[in-house]
This record gives sequence, C-alpha cells and structure tokens, in this order.
Amino acid sequence: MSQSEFRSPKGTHDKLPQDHQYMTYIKKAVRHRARQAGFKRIDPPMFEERAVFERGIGNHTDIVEKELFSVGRKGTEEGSDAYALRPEFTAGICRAFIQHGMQELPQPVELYAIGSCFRYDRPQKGRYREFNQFDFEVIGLSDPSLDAQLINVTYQILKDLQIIDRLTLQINNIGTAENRKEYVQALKDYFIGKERNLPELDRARLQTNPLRLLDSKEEDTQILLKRAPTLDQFLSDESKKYHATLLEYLEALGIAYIENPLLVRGLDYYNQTVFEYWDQSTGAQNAVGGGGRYDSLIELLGGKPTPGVGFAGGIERIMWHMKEAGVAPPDKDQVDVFVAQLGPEAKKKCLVLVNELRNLGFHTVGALGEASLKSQMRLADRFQARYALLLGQMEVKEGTIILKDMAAGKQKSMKFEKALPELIKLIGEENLDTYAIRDHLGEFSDPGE
RNA sequence: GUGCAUGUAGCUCAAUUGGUUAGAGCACUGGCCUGUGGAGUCAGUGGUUGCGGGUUCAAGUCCCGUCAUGCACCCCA
Repeated sequence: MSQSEFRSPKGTHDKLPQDHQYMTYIKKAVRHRARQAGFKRIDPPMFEERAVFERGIGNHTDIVEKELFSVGRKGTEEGSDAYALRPEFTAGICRAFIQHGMQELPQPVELYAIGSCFRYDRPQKGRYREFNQFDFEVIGLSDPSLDAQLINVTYQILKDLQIIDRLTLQINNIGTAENRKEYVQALKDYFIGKERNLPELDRARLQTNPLRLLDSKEEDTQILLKRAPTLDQFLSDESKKYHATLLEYLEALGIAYIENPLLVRGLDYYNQTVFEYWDQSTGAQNAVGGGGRYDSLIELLGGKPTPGVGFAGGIERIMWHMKEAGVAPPDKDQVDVFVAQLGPEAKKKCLVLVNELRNLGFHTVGALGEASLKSQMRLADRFQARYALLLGQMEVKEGTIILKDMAAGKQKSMKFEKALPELIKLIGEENLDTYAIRDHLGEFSDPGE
C-alpha cells in the first residue's frame, strides 16, 4: 500500500483513465437512447436546500436521517447544514420543474441527468459515498404507456451495454399512499401477538419501516409472512388495471419481466409502478437501477399536483457488470502516431509536425526530450502507437522522413511532405478525430460524442 | 450505526509459525545493441513491514489501541 500522507476520502474513488473508458461508453449509451426518446439533459446543482430532500425523500428514511452530507458555512445565516449534497436526482429535478414553470411546456416533460450523487454510508461492494447515476424523469402525465416507454429506454440502454442478460426486471404496483397506509396497519395488526416469533431486527422494522418486512432475509419472518395480508389485497381496481395494462405493454415491447409482489421501494414518494433491475445471481443487494411512479412528489415540493415517473441507474454497478461479463469499451485514447527525433534541427521540425498532425485529427504523441532513439522507440511501443515517424539529422539534411508501421515492424523513407498524406491514407480519413471544426477538406465533420 | 476479515516495494505475493542485513515476479532505469520498440540476458533504483504503544534477549510474525481497506448486516444505485 502506498504510504502517501493523503488518500482519497472514505468511500470515494479516483476515476482513473481506464475507468473513464467505461464511463464515457456508458454515458454515450445513455445520451444516445435519451436523445432518441426525446429526453433533454438537465443538471440540477450538486447541493440543494436540505428541505428539498427531506420533504421529497421522506424525513424518516435512512437516506435523510443518516446518509445526507451536509454543506454550508459555519457562522453564516445559512449555517453549516443549510444544504445537503444530492443523494439522488429526482427531488432536485422536480424542484427545478416547479421553479422554471415547466408545467407550461408540452407535457409530459422528459428530462435526464448524469452525475455524482452522495450518501454518507459505510462503503462496500457497489456502494460508495460518491457514486454516479444516470436518471430519467417523465413529468406531467400519468399513463401506463409512459411507464412502459421509460422502462423500455432503460432496457435498451442495458441491452446496448450487453449486460441485460445478467439482470432481471422486477416489477410491482404498490398502489397509493392511502392503500399502503391501510395495508401497513393491517400488517401491524396481523403481527400483534406474534412479535415474540419475530427476530429482533424485524420487530424494530415493524415499527420503523413495516413494508421492509416483506423482503426480510430472516427465515422466521418469511414463514410468518406466508399467512399475512398482502399488499395487492389493498389495491384499488384502478391500480390493478393500471398494472395489468402496463404488463400488457411490456409484453408487446418484448421486455421480459418478473412480477414481484414483495418489491417495495425505500423512498416515500413512490406510488403505483415500481421496478428494479436485479442481479440474476445475487438479487436485490446489487440492484443496478430502479425507479417508479411518484404522482404526489411535485405537490409535496410546493408545485401544482403533477404526476411523474422516473428511473435511476448506478453507473459503478453497471461498470462492475460489464467487467464481469467481459464487455470491453473501445479505447478512444489510442495513439495513432508517435514522433521520434534526434538532434536540435529535427526537434524543431518535429515540434511543428506534431502540431500539424494533431490539427488534422491524429492522436499524436511526440518524444521531444533528449532521450536516445532507442528509448523513444520503446516509448512508442508502450503507447501502442500504430505508426511512428522518425526524423534525425540525416533526414533533415535530405528532406526526408521515416515512416514505420509499428505492428508490422516495417519502415520506409519518403519525402518529408509525403508523410502526412500517406498517414491519412493509412489511418483513414473517417478515423481522424476532429471536433466540429472545418477539416482539411473544408467540410464539417460530426463531433461524435 | 453493528459484526467479521485483512494491512509487507508502484502492482501481485513470499519470509521455515518469534531468530542474522525483509525476498521474488511484474513494472521502472540502464548495459549487451555508437540512429530503431516488442523477445532474451545481465545489472540497478525502489521498504520506518499502515501508524502508536506493549510483551520479549529478540517482533513483519504475539497482545492492546488507532487508522485504512474489503465483505456482510442495516439501508440503497
């Protein structure tokens, strides 16, 4: 282990170059599918007034009670815990929806976000204090077809990333807040006199978070639950119909799902549809993403009653699955040309050459130090450069340059001016990396990512 | 917040159960090869054994504390 004085704080990670290959690949898939479906990007601030989360997520959830990172400034009016780092996107996006009068836009409003979220928590596998999410929200209308479309977008993304086979889509309908209130009461009534048979942990849970009993890992609890009332007994006909219609739509879209009557969500604002993508082998602990409908949230935050449905995916968890599945994102940092030089004249000429190469869109690395040609070539090898250009005193004198194909190990000498056109031919114009600038043919190229 | 496990070189790991100066592979730098990478070979750089205390003639090894990391619980993406 490194003995440096400082290290990244608990639960945070440096996103190293090799991680960014995955990150950019995932973000690209998200953006691509989002644009196809008409979603617009929004970036709410990384911190909000505490109350946005407290009211939105629910005061007595763990996320708000103990996982919120406070920010602020001691001694000022706001105080040191006036704000909190966002633990998720939904509450902030809904706040923005209200603040910017988005109910005036054509409904539903489709928004997506990508970025870090923060929860003060003991880190473990797939759970970090700073983590990245992508998030979709469809606000303004309530209809099973919108739920189905949202699920479809997320489904396509996970398919693009080649990990959908490792996951199962779990889906349930948890009715309205009133339905759940009645149900929770019934559940509590059922357990009266049975507390003694409940494990200690679940006895506490019965008081604080009764719905969580449903997915308890305790065997004794699960046995007791077999005769307990179930949530769907308390759903209105309307909810049942909504759910049935959604399932029909999913089938029409060819999306495989598993109905899971025990699926509940931790956040208070959900109603009706809830869904999660679970790891096929390990189950809920490693949920890659989840979402659901939140028809009362906007009103809770002070807006006009406006329904919504959303999804959040955990990028680190997706990354983990991709690595497990052996999905390798393309390396966009590939070095096309390595420029080696010997002697002061050559060095000067190479400095200009490197600049030209880069402007043309070649990924170019130049060894402009004083190192021997040998060590320069070793560098070219380490960079896995496809081609190397060699310019020494002799070449400068003759007006030539050596072009070497690194993989083939073959090289040829040519007129200095011939080198660029030759390289363009070898790499292929379409592979040159230019960004919305006039390229050498005077045409606009696609910025890509 | 609770429990269990683990901390030795940049990385992966050794060190005969407490015994000389803590080793190896990979990586890095250089030589063999005066202007040409990958393979081979030889050499070199790199350590307060996480930190602090204790037991002992003697601690990388045992004990206590602390910090960090990993995993599980709680909870969640």
